[in-house]
Amino acid sequence: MLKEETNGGGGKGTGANTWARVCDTCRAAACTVYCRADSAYLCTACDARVHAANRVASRHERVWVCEACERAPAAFLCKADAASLCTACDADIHSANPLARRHHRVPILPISGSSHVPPATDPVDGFLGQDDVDETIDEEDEDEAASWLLINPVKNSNNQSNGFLFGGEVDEYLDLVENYDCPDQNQFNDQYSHHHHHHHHQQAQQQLFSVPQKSYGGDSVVPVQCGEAKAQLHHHQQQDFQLGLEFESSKAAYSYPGSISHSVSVSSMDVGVVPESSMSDISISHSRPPKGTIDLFSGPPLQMPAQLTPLDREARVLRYREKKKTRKFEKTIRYASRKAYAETRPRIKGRFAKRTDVEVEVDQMFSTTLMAETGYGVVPSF
DNA sequence: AAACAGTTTTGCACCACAAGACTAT
DNA sequence: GCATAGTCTTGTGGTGCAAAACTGT
Repeated sequence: MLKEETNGGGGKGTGANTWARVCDTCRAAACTVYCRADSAYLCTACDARVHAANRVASRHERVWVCEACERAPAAFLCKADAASLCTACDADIHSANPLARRHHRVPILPISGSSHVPPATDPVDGFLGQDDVDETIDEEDEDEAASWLLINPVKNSNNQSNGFLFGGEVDEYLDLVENYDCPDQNQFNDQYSHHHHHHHHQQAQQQLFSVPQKSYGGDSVVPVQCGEAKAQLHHHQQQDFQLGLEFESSKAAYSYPGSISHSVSVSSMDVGVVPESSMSDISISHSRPPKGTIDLFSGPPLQMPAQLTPLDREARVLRYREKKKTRKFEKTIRYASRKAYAETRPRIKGRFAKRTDVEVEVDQMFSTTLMAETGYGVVPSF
């Protein structure tokens, strides 16, 4: 499936692959294997040389580098595609459609000894070289990830400290935007996340794909984790979850790049909303930040090691990329009552207009009638 | 290939006011 | 510390407009 579907673009694979991770040893050739013992990515030549140096080295377990992103150790071998894929790419590629989901994949086995047989698919001329398997992993992505995360990516080799000028904030950034959707939905988010339409005929289409699956009732917009994924949440991730939510609810909906402040125009019943009373429940152990601030970086600064191992860097890049892929751009309604009120308010050319005395009187009459009928005051709860 | 005009897309400010947050007493 | 009153701040959506992007000549 990969080869067929990735034909035609001609972007990455043609010519030199400038975005693949380079060999940690020679810094020239694209890496092809990852040595766990050395925590190093090596090209074929260096791998052969390094691991033929002595008996101990020759027993190092190595795995192929993911043929999709060429930046992470492969974790699965897809028999249908004859491709070695890292966890992220495997999830991405094989969640694309039902057919892909049926591909038989097996955990990848280490490369034995020094016998060096190239992967079944040539990374350059193979499926990656033909088009974007993963549209979100492009050169820009790599540059961005590298500029944030890599201590000395090749492109920035002159400025080795560049990657970690911001210390712990890097990691905070990585965790700011968390996705809580089922992986199967990602394909749709990916497809439409960068189209910020705010015209009605487009909204309908967008809603088809990007409105979160609602397994919740009432107003809550807080997306519910897929059961399995939720169960696998570690404590650290749960902290990220809280951070992300606070960030989104307090800021991101409006200032986030690509925010579609106009793209969702559906009734309160159609769009999820955060119940006002629940906002304080999101971060249980998080004291309220001072007015007008975002309490993201308060508290003790996170410790960031001055030097990260290649594995750590890889993990961070992967986390960053995963989160970037799964960012959500739907507008989050924090106050359903305000939304409902806004929808009923009179407008002049789209702008809110002052209500006339007559309208106010009608409203008062309505509420008075309602009180008389029900026998008690009605607190609007939309 | 460059320049230009016309068309389409995108991003954002604007508005009023209820509700919540905050401050003073 | 608690209660109350007053003030300030926030969030909400449809429209119009300007700028950017795109298309055709």
